[in-house]
Amino acid sequence: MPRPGKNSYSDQKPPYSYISLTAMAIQNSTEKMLPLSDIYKFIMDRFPYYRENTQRWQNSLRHNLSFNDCFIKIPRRPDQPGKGSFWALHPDCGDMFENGSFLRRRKRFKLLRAEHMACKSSPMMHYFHHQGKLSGGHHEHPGPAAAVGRLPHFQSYGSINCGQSGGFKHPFAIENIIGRDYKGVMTSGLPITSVMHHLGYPVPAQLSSVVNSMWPHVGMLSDSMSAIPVSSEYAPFGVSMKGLYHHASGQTLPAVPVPIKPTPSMGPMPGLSGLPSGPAQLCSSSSMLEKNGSDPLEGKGNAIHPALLLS
DNA sequence: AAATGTTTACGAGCAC
DNA sequence: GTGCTCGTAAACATTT
Repeated sequence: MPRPGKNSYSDQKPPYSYISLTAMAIQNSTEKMLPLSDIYKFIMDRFPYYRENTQRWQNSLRHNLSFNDCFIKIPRRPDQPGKGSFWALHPDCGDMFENGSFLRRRKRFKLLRAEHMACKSSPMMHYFHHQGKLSGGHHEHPGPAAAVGRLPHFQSYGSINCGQSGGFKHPFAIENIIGRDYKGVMTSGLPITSVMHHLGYPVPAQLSSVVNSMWPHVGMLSDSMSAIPVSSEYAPFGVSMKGLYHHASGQTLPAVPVPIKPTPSMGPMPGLSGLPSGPAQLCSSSSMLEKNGSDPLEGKGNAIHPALLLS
């Protein structure tokens, strides 16, 4: 095994899936969203392995972006011309990686049909639906009431799903990998303000009134774009050595991959904190047309897929 | 034309 | 064995 810090690492394929790599890139960005080209760039910058065979892996990566519901496509602002859209992480994909490890997903993130419908019909409310879930959706009393108290803080999955401050943070959890100061993310409230700002869309009066009536504290759709400092201290696999030892509980963790084993006692991953939340089009790319995937009965909308007719 | 995005298909590997 | 994730290839559509 090559030792961390040695160049011999760089020629080898990183132990991360394309989904992981993409998530890293997005999380590492200030605005929690990146155009495709920047995702490529991030990966190539940090993982020399991917400086070759670009056609191959970039095709795979694009496939992953489109195919996986955990990635959402955000249109460019009118004043930001360029090719392609921005890509962000879906707010609900926080527990996608087991124990926060980016080595392998244990759960495939997939939107429910209802969420697709909601996304289609009312993206903004869909967004708030997710914000509500962020604040209490995974607990016993979800919904606006639960959301009111916490929404202003835009708490992340790290503090919600896990439910334990100082919960386990896997060495390959995203905050460790990208070396983020997650305290900043926890309280910075990136999602809505960031993306709204990015899009440059004025907050519709309708939305304002809805927000103000339902969640008075959220009326602050301001320009609080948080520029979060990002550590540049990357180990060969992009693992921040600093981040590896940044542990809320004060524990230190080894800078080595840890075998992933199901640990029911552990909460969902704390990894994807500070998740982005799309405003105008908070839909995964696949939301418009449901995907095939491994469940052909799911998400074909009202259309009857030929495959279903044959089966 | 090139980049970007979508979809389908197949096989490998892993966990249960 | 089954079902899942993942990687890859490829065809095709859309956008710049």
